[in-house]
Amino acid sequence: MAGVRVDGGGRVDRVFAALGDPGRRSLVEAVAARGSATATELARDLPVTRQAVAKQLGALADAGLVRATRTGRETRYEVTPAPLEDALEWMVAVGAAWDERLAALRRSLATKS
Amino acid sequence: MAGVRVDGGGRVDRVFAALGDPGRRSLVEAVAARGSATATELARDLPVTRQAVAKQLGALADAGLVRATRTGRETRYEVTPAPLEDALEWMVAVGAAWDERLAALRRSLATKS
DNA sequence: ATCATACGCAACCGCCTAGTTGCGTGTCGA
DNA sequence: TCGACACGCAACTAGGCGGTTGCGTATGAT
Repeated sequence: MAGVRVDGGGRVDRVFAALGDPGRRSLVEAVAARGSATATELARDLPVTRQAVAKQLGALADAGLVRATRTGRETRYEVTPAPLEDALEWMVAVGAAWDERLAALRRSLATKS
Repeated sequence: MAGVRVDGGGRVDRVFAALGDPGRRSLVEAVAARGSATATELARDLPVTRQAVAKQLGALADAGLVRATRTGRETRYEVTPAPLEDALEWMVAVGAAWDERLAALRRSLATKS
């Protein structure tokens, strides 16, 4: 039976770690809702500093979840949901493994009964 | 247009926070692979203490990702992947919002050009 | 009865990190 | 040219968290 390990410690870690923080998750939501946004723009509606938002956006960019594009004196961020697929695969794999185990258990019970 | 907010700060936060730690993620993998496992059992193959594993399993249980069942002197944990669906929905929603924005942008460009 | 096993609880430590403040720099508009 | 805006970088702080150690307790085996 194949193991559950899908990525073995690659990019999925960074994605989940980035999404682990509620603030960063809501940031992703905000950017996704606006299509694109800047740090100061987002900080206006948040109870935190611009620098805080910028740092979080930097973390999200490191995880590949957002993309920064500087034009003139402002840097706009937009969502790049591609890395989410890796996370999705991981979850699906775990669920599948669980289902498989469950099916095996059912088979075992059916045989023994 | 509907916002991106799917859960508004409910259980999804806990799920992502729980899955944010690589150690906990590999724990979920290990439990899923074995079908069920105890803390000491898992700690045997890991470079950490039993208490560490137990604490992590507790966190996972709080997030609803595993379920503890004590029988006799041992408490076995099994994966309950139901909360994963919420996380899945969140990701899908974000991706959808992004796509929607992209489509709107394309429409806008098509209209203006 | 006695010993070993498996667990839970609590205190403690070290690290990481989110957030703030302060400052310097480049860019747009008047 | 000069002020305002947007940003980046660096130093600092406070809190959270993963991990360990130590201990008490209940269960199973001999």
